[in-house]
This record gives sequence, structure tokens and C-alpha cells, in this order.
Amino acid sequence: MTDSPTDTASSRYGSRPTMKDVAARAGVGLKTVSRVVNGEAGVTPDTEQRVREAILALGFRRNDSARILRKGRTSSIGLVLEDLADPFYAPLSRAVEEVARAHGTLLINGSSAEEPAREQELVLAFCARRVDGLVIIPASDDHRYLEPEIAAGIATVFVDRPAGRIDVDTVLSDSHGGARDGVAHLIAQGHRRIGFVGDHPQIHTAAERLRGYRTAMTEASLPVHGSWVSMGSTDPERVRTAIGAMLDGPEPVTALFAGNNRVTVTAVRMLRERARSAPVALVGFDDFELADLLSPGITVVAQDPAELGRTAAETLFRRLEGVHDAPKRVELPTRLIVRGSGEVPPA
Amino acid sequence: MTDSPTDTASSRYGSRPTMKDVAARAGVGLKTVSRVVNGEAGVTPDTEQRVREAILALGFRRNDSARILRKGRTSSIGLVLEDLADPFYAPLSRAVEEVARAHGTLLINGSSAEEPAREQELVLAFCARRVDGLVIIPASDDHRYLEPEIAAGIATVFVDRPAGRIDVDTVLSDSHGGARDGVAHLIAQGHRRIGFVGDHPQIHTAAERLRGYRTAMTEASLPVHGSWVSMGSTDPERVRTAIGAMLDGPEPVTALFAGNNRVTVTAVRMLRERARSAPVALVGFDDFELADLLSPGITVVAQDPAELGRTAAETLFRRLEGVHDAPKRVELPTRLIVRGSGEVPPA
DNA sequence: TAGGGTCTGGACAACGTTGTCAGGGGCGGG
DNA sequence: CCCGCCCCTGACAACGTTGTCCAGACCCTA
Repeated sequence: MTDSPTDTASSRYGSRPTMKDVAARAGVGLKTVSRVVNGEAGVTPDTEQRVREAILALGFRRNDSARILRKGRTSSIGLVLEDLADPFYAPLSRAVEEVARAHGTLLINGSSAEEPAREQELVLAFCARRVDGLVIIPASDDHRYLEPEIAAGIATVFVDRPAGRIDVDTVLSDSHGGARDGVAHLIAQGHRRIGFVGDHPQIHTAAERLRGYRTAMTEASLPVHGSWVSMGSTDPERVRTAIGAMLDGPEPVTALFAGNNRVTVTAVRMLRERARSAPVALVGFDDFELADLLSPGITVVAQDPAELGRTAAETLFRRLEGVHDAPKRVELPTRLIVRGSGEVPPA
Repeated sequence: MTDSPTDTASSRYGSRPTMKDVAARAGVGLKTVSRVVNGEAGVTPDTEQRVREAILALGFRRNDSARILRKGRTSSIGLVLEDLADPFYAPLSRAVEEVARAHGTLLINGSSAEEPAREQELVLAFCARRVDGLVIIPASDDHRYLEPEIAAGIATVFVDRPAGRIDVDTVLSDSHGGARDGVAHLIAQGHRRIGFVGDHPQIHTAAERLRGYRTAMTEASLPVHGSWVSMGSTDPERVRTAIGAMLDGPEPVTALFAGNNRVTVTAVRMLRERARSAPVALVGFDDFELADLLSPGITVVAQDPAELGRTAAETLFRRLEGVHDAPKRVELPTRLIVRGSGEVPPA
């Protein structure tokens, strides 16, 4: 027995039938199977029926790798973010997925864990897969490594934080304005000594929020004591130390502005533990679930992560549909949600 | 000009250089470029250097579609879950990603939105991409459509809920035991009339938790009044109505067991609003962030979603590495976390 | 210096699909 | 009745990579 018809790929273990196998079984040509599978016109109902039966009988499933190779489009996009499990990014990711789905596109994603090397590794892996586009929440600040990819036609959109050293579409929240509003709110309650605890200063959003804090203080002609500002890791221990120093320092603050949801939660825990001391007002950047159920409810400057994701994905698909104007920068507004913790009067 | 050397793919817009282009530029053969790109032995440092320069100059990036087609392995796995943004599933997803990353594998994922059709659509799309394996949190109860895929060698693991009508590896939490423990805890506090509010009964975990509730009640020789059990959508309105009926009905309950985190949160809100009435004890299935910061803290039966994901992914990779024994069913233990809400005595 | 072994490099086919093109058969109109 | 057109179908090349295989160069030793 040399190369009998049954001895094709379809009979080997772990191997799948190909269009060729289906064609053989249905007694038609290869291309006819392709036509049926892709719903192309020009196939007799009778022939189509035979092909469909063969497909079912063999359990045939089109090999998209081959299709992609031939067509050049993968119908998939890549999403790189810091941490899929972060409650802020999860809805963003989900929103991107929904938009992708509406465009018949799959989503590949990866977490950079805030490590520049891992971000690049993921992005390049996606590019090697020839994703049609990329949505990136950057962890690094130099994205020139993307230039050949973009030149080769991979549409790219940055979200939440801007790209470094390249000019691409970007969708951000108004961190500066939001922080300014939040701090202004505290000032309006009568606070004069306000602390700011934020993430690492090299993270764009963190820097912008600090800037918003300073803007609000300046606009109210309030001085900012050096010990009132603390930037760095959002590790609870560090945040606790920082807040402790602000509360017990020579110029104790009467209110705190927390630069993101992780800091806010740590601040809540800490203030709760010190409940016997004078109450401290708190406004946080980022909304979070159950913020309204705490006592008092936590006043926050809310962003809309789903809207960020949706906007970014829609921008991406607009590019994929052939829009070629200059890169745009969109800045989404934030919203102050008053719940109680920010309305505590100064001691 | 007919087909001059410069008129290759690399010069067309949106097209990328291929190994052929790199080979031409470096003045070597095609296969040599392949060898350099894949770090194969047998290339002189000098030659390798020339190839690397050409790669950099042209911005070449290997086309993984072609590679996959040739090699048959995609080094990617698919994850189908209900909702990426759900705080319960997000850590699970992240855990799967980490394990995948450790195996040099990319993760493609999709949300089924609890719709069986969408689950199947996603799974088959992943199969068409020839993912090496699948991790599935099912939304449907009949997975025979997966049989040809599994036969073709796509490793498959179900998590959180079992597969329907096929025999595959499964990783679950001990829903029955956890619910029993939680309800027994309420009984130990002296409660006799305990309500159960759960998700749709066709969802396996929901049914198991109900069963655990009944087991605990039976073990304590307590009757279960028909109005104390409510299964269905976790939509807040429905849950509120259900809880209202239990609290104000002819046999008012003094304690509630909530079948998952969404129900728990709605219950917390509702009990808070009725704070003036007699206090009601509450234990919830699933832990959630800030559960300890509420007053009282919420007593929960905690699962470890990350551990679920990790175990599932590791099971998957064990299969991919060639282990071929019978499908296994793993059940992870739950843990009762006492925080206050479950220790409220009966009115 | 010749012979054998090793090391480097390249030609070629194959992976499974889709686009191109051409051929055959049926049908309608002249 | 014949011609021409259209519809259906299939043969073939191409997508970009990797595995196989072979040829030539180089080196070492006898």
C-alpha cells in the first residue's frame, strides 16, 4: 500500500482533515470546498449539500493559520495592559473585547506587570502573530521599537497613558483636571493642609495627578509643604508610612488626596484604624466597587474605564477601516462623586 | 521595469519584509536567515552578524502565521469565561495567563456573556486558530460539539463548572461543601430560619450551593420553608424582591445565605437600607475586595479564583506535555472567613 | 598531499488555504 | 440547429516559513 486515499492526514492521530480530505470525500474539487466553507456564490445546492455532509462527517474545521497566511489579515487585535485582574483595567479590557467582537475580531491580551521589557516582549509577539492592531497601556516610556511595526501597517492606539517618543493615537482621562477638581473640592470644604499620595512619578497619570494637585493648591494660594507629597510604590506598607508621616508630621494635614484606587483603599484602612484621632477628609482618584457602602462613603474622582477602552478600540477600528489623518489625542472628562469622605470638615 | 529586485514585497506599502528579503540583503540563503532567527546552530558568527544587520535594517519580524502553519503548534491557548471584567474571573484569567507565559504561550480570551451560542462561537473560533489548548468556564450544558476538536488533539480543561455530556479534565471549587459550612455557621449562631438566594439553577455552582444549603439544614434537622429559597437572575431588582419576600413573609428569616458575590453585594445594600428593622445575619459565597471594611465585615465562604485558574492551566499543560491518563476531576476546598455579618444572633 | 570528517550554506518541498484563470456543459436566442 | 454566453467547477500558483537533503569548503591527520 503506497498512498491510498484513506492514508491521508485525516487518518493520523492528532491531525485534522483538510479541505483536500473533504474534497476527496465529497468527490469535488478543493476550491469548491473552499467556496462552501466561505459562503461564496456559485455552488449548486446539490454540490453544497454533499460538501457539507463531508465536512460534518470528518469534523473538518478550517485552519485559520493557513487562511491568515494567504489573506494577510488576521482579524485579531492585541491588548497589552498592566494587569488583567486589576479592577480598573478589567472593564477596559472587556470594552475592547466587545468592540472587537462587533467587528468580527478576536482579542489577544497580555499583562505587562508594569515591566517595560515584558511590555515590549508582548507587543512584539503580537506583531509576529500579525495582529491587525494594538491597544496598549504602556509600561515603558520609549516606544520607538514600534516604528517598523506601525510603518508596516499595524494600527496602534495608546490608552490611559501616552506613548513615548512616537506620535500615535492616544486616549486618556483628564488626570490633571480630575485631580485639580478633587483637591479643589477639599479646599472648598475649608481644608488648607492637604496631602497627596501617588504612584511612581514616572507613570504619566501619577505625574499629571500630582500636577493637578499643585494647580489646585496654587489657585487657592495655598502653600505645599514638602512633607505633604509622597510618590512611589502603591505597596500598602509604603503608603501607610507616607500617610503616617503626613498625619503626624510638623505640619499635619487635615485631608488626603489619594492618587489611585489602590492608594485610596489603603488610606481607608488606615484612617479607619486611627478613627479615634481627629477625622481626616479623603478624596480618591478612581471609583471602585462598594465605595458607596463604606461609612462614610468615599468621595472619588471617577474615570470611566469602559469608555476609555471603547473609545480606544473604536479609534483603532477607524484606522483599520482606512482613515489616515494625523494621530489624535482624546482626553475623557472625569467626574467628582460626592459620598461623604471628602466632606469631612477640617479638624 | 518588470520585476526588479527592489520591487519585492518589502517595498509595497503595508507589506513586511520576509526572510527572502533579508536573505537577499545579507547575501545569504533563505535557510540561513531562518537559522539565525531561530537561534539554530551551524552559522558562522560573521554570517550571523550580516543577517542580524539586515534584519535590523529592514525591520524584519518573523511571520508566525507561516511558522504555525509549518510547525503545527501555535503556542497559544484559549480561555473562554463568562465575563473578563467580573472580579471573580479576572484573577482566574490572570493566573492562567501567568502559567501560559511560563510555558512561552500566548493567551487568547473571550467572554461568553453566559450565552451558550457565544461560548460555542468563541470556542470554535479558537479551534480554527488551532490553539494548542482550551480552558473553558462553560455557559452551556452540552459540549459534544467539542468532541472532534478533542479527538484532533486540542487539550481541554473545564474550570469552575463541569462540562456537559463529555468527559474531560475539570477543576472545581467545593461549592456543596462550602455552602454547607456557611449555612452550618449560621445555624451554630442559633439561626433556625435561613434564606438562600442564588443564581439560575441550571448553573452548576448555583445548584451545588443550594444543595449544600439543604444539606446543612437537613443535618440540623431544620425544615426549609418554600419561600426561603430563591434562584434566578442576579439582577439587583430580582434579588431585592426575593430578599424582601423572605424578610417580610409569613415565616420571616433571621439570616441569609447569598449564593455568589453579586447577590451578596445586593443583600448588603438592602440590609443596610433596612437597618432600622431587626438585624439580619448574612454569609455570602465568594470573597470580595473590601468585604472586611464594611461594618460589619461580611462573613464569606471564600474560593481562590487564582488557584482555580492556576490549577486548570497546569493541568492543561501537563496534557500538552503528553500525559494521557483518564480525565481528572479536581475539587478545591473553600474557606470560611468570619468577619461579623454572619455572627449576628437571631432576632 | 590525499583522504576523511566536520561544518556551513542553499535548493527544494511542504504546511492548508485562497485568488486567478480557464474549461466544460447547459441554455437561450438567432 | 448552431453559436455564444453564463454558470459551475477544478487545476494551479502563491502566501512565508521550516525540515530535509545535498554540495562544497575547510581542516586535520596520515
